[in-house]
Formats: sequence, structure tokens, C-alpha cells
Amino acid sequence: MNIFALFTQHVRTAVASLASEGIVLSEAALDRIVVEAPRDPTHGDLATNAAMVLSKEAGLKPRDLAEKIATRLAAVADVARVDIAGPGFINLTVKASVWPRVLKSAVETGEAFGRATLGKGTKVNVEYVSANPTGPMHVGHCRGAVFGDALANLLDAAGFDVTREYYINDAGAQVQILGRSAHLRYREALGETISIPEGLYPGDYLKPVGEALKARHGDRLMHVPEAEWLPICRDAAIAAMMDEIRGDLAALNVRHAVFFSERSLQVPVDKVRAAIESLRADGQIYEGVLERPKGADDDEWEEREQTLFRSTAFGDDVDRPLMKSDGTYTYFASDIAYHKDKADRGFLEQIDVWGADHGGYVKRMQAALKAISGGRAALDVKLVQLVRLFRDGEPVRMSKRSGDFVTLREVVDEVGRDAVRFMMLYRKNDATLDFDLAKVREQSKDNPVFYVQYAHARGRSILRNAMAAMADLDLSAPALAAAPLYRLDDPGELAIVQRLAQYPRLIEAAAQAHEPHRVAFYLYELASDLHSQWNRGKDSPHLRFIMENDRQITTARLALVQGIVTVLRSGLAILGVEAVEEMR
RNA sequence: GGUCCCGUAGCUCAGUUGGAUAGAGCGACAGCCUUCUAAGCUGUUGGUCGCAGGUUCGAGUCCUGCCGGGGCCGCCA
Repeated sequence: MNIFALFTQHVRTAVASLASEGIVLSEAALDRIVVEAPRDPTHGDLATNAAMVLSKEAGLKPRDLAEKIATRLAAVADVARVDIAGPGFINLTVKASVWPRVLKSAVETGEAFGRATLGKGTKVNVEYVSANPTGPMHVGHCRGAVFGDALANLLDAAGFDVTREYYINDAGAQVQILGRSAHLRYREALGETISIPEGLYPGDYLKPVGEALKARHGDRLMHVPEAEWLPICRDAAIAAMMDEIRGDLAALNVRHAVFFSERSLQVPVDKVRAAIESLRADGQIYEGVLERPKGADDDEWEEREQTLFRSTAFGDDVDRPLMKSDGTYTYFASDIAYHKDKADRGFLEQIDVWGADHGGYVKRMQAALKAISGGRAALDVKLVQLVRLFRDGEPVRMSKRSGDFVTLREVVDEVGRDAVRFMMLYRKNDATLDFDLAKVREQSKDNPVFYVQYAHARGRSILRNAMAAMADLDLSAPALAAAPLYRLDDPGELAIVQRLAQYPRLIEAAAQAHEPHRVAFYLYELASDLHSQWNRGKDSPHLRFIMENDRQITTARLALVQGIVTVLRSGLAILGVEAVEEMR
């Protein structure tokens, strides 16, 4: 039960009936009507801006129009009271009987309580991580991985048909270098003493690849030309690196449904060429010369004619090259073909999660998708900002010397998956994040991960203790749903029910905005509600959840606890954080 | 030079996508354990929402221009 959806419908019905009085209403204006919980509780339970957004078209003063709407809303069964306030807000106080119904539905529905139909089954593709398969993942990849995964969970909860995708950059010069580096390790495995020249990957993680190549091919790859050994070494290295990456992701509980190979865009069929030709046919491709960029005016620059995409026609700042001077495609060209492929697979809503250093790439990619899909498909790019690692307030040094970086696995091993995930999501994606390895392991209220998990554990503990204290209690969902919930009349209890009532709406709003952090903040507040109410029971024993002399109130309060536990569990599932039974 | 992100309490950050008197946590100060996990809770303190205009019933939120911090800027991915 989504109380906001319910009352939005009531308001729309009330407003629609005004048309019979000759009052002008447009669908566009109706869509701007929102029903929300006012910040100030003295303004009632729900407030709507209906009169204010409709007044101009209707040709009435907001407060006069509010009067007309209010009269009709007052007749709605669930409404106890209607007030008009400020510039034309309509404040609704709902009947006390509404809140028990909300809690009842939360208890009955279980974790599906927050699920929304907002997405209407629309196909959405979320592409995230997409780290180059040239080495293990480092902490920098971590935030994008967690963010993308949680966003996908969120969209799924909001009723979208979500596909999680990873784009493997296995076609560029990087993987050629990887192949050469692997060949060097292969020679090393054969007993040669090697030195790794500048420009190749020096990391030890390629040693096992060299060993594997030796085991498989003996010394044969020593005696064939590079054109023969390079693809073999390259593919073996990519496969090994992708295994490694999949393992790293699994440690974070991140799983993609599709791993899409960049090379598959060129072999066996050249889809990149097809994409370019498609754009050319639309007149979006030309041969031209780019202006020298103002900032980077070093001596390196030379004017050259190249194949350009007219991205300026779609909102980009300059046109973008598609071919390198050696005749191969730029990364951008591949990316156009890739996003076209996604559109061809039916993904008209695409979301890419990138690191902030790719910010300059957003406009051209959006321009390209718009052009290549004839405006049918849209791309939202979520940029995740930098993560700065700290330990006890001191920055953790990350040397630029190759091989000396903090890997994702090290961080997960040290602080745990749940802490990493929650902290990465406890911030807007476009704000930089300070991550303190010591702090996230603290078991105190200063640590939001702990605080929220503790709330869940505490709720579960209350339910267990209730069973122990009153052995014949029935804590099944139907039994709790049937409890006399109207007896939850303490302000603290009502506040919790109202918080729970906001959850379905929160999921919709967060999904619409592509902002999973809102879920994390909501859970923190809900956790705080539970901790508060629990402590009120210390000062005021009649507010304790378990009242052995009153079975009725006890079941009602346990239903409330169950509602909290359910929503915490549901929200944590979206964040990909475990809802623990007890803290240890 | 262009472009993107950020600027809110001493610190770290939210702000329901334009709503009413801007909120949390930390810090500081004062309290709460014979009791369902004190691993917690309550109260007090704290603001020129970077600056200046504009849009309108109404701006922390949208637009323009500045200031400050960061990212990126043809043949890297």
C-alpha cells in the first residue's frame, strides 16, 4: 500500500470533478500535482500543491481554488481534516484508521512492500565497472561497481526490466600490450631471465599466465612469428584477467548478466563500420580538420584531416574523430557501435556508470546514441567521483609506481563487503568520498553501516525475546497483520509507521532519480527511529515492545517491529548489504 | 580558452527533484544502565545555503554572470 499513490489519486479525482464547473485543467498541469509528507508535522499528514500548480490555468487565486478542492477532499472516506495554508497548500490529516492499514500491508506483503510499478517493465541496461582486462581491480573501480549494482537493484525494485552489463575493452592497443607482457612472462616461465621494458605491464599477476602458456604450448611460441603468438598470449591473458575480475566482483557480490566483448563488434562482422556507414547515410559524418584545442597547444599538434562525427549537431562542443591516423577505429567509434547494439537489443533506456575522469566524454556519447538511434534511445551517464582512502584520518598512499596500488580485494578483505558497499552508497555519486579503513570497522553509532545493521539485529532480537518470554505467541505474518494495530497510538510508534509508509514512495523517487544513496539515508533514519523507540521503553516501561501482561499490545508492537525489520531487510537488499540476525 | 562536477553549521554530509520556520551525524556541553543488546538514547549549542542579478505566488533547488576547489580536453581506454 502506497499511501502517496492512493491520495494522489484522491486529489486527482477531486480536481477532475472541477471540470464540471467549467474550470480549465490540462493534463500537463495535473501531472505536476504531488502529494507529499510535509516537513512540519503540524501541517498534517499529507500536503498537496494541487491548487498552486493549477491556479494559473484555472484563472483562480490559489487559495480560492484550494477551497474548491478541499471541499471535495473532505468528503473522501480516509480524510479526517483538510486545511488550507500558506500560499495555497492543502494539508490533509488522515483518519487514524489509515495508519494501521499501511502497517498491515507492510507486514503482509513482506519485502515486496517497497516494490513499485513505476518502471512498467521497461527494459533498462545498466553498464558498470567495465574495467580494462589488463590487471586486477583496484579501489577506484570499487565505487562504480557498487553504485551500478545498487542502481540496478533499485530499478528492479521499481519495476524496470534491468540488464546488468560489463563492456570488455578487449580490442584496443592496451590488450596488445597485455599480450606482449604475457609473452614475456611465458619466456620467463621457460627459464629465461627477463627485464620488463617501459610500456609493458610489470605486475606479477601475469606470471601465472606465463606458466599456463608454457604448460599448454611448451616452447612452441618461441619459434613462431609475433603475428601468431600475440593473439594466443593476448587471449590467454584476457581470459585470466577476466577470471580475476569476476572473482573480485563476486567478493563484492556484484554479478553481471552480460559480458560484452568490444572485439565482437569487429569480428567476425564489422559492426563499427556498419554504425559509421549508418551515420554517414544520415549526413552525420564528414572528412574535416579540427581546431587546435586552446589549452593543450604544445608543439605536438599538427593539423590533419580525419573522419569526424557531427556531434555538435546533437549538443556536443566539437565534432569527434572516429578513425585514428593508422586507419583503425577510435574508442569512440567502437562505443557508438556498442551503444547502437544495445539499442538494437531493445534498450531504449541506457545507463552507463563511469569514473569522473570520463566526464568529458558524456556529451559525445549521448549525442552519438541520439544520432544512431534516430532519437529513440536515451543515455544517462552516472559519474562516480573519486574515492580517497584513509586509515585513522591519514591518507593511504597510492604510489603511481606500477604494481603498487591498493586492490579492491585488499579493501574488501580488510573491512568486509557490507562495510564497503554501504559506505560507497552513503554518499551521492557525484561527490568525492573519503573512505576510512579504520572507521568503517568501528562498532559504534559513528559508523552508519554498523548502526543500520544493528537496528535490524535489534529488531530480530526483540522478536526472538518475545518468543522466549511468551512461548505461545504467533509471530507469523498473518497473525501479526491481524494484531490490533489501532493500539499503536504512542507518538513514537506513529512516527515509525509514517516512516514505513514513505518507503514505497522513496523507492520510486530514488529509482526515478537514479540515486541509490537515498535508500541508504532512509535506512539510517529508520534505524534511528527504532533505536529511539527502544530506549523510550527504558524511561517509560509501558512503551516497551514486549508487555507480558498485555498480549494485544505486544502483538501490535511486534507487528511494528516486523514492519521495520522487513523494510530494513528490503532496503539493505537493494544496497546489497546483508541484514544480520545478531551483532558479534 | 572550452567543458563537466563540487561549494549548505567548527568538521563530514542530507535536503522528498520549485514548497511552508533549511535538517542529520561528528565535535563541545548537560543527562539516561537492578530492564527487550548502553555496540544505544535524550537535551543544549551551532547558518549571509560561495557572491550578485534574474525567472514566479514561492529559489539551497531553475537561468545568467562572477569567485573558489577538482576532473577532462585529436590519433588513450
